[in-house]
Amino acid sequence: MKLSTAYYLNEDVVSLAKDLLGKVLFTNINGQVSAGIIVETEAYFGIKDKASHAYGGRRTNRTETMYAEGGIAYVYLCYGMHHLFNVVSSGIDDPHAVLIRAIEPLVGIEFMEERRNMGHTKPAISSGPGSAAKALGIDRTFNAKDLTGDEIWIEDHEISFTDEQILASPRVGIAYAKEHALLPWRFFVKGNKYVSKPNKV
DNA sequence: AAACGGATTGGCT
DNA sequence: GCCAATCCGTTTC
Repeated sequence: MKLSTAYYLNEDVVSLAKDLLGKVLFTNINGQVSAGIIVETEAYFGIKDKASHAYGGRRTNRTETMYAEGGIAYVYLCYGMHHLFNVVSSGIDDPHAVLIRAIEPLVGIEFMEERRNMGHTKPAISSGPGSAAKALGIDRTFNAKDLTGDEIWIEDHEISFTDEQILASPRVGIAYAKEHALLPWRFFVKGNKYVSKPNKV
């Protein structure tokens, strides 16, 4: 059920991003368990990807997390207010990562509503990387946490999508990455209402 | 030591 | 649709 470290050592981060669709992301925060089906991801292709924080092999205090062996979380603060959650993959010193952009609530929905200050569940509760992380209670303290531990982990519930159900498009918000901005490394489930707004293919 | 700007969101027009 | 919010990692002085 729970994905093991071996799963995250996959060196092909683009395939991994696609494979993570349908997997179930769990958090356990002080006993409050919540989880959602991953319905939107983006691949960040290590040191060769201008959109990646690790582009060109840059190692800083922040990016060091991505250089570790696959199977841990990379969480950072964006725009001073949003925590973005990534899955670190591949081997040590190969800083690949998959950004989780949207989930479909599955377990502990009441906790998600509370964290998002929503009285009822609507798509915006976990649509978009900042919202999905907040719904699951993920913040900067989750950075570098082991994804095979008991605070945050991913399970395979044998939910799978056919190629017709999965769409690929350029990644969002990385225009600065120039020629790499057009690579179709964003994957999402066709027609799923929790997929974030920039829905164009 | 100080300035800059972003893998976004949501509230207002 | 447009634009302000908000803060810390990174770059620059």
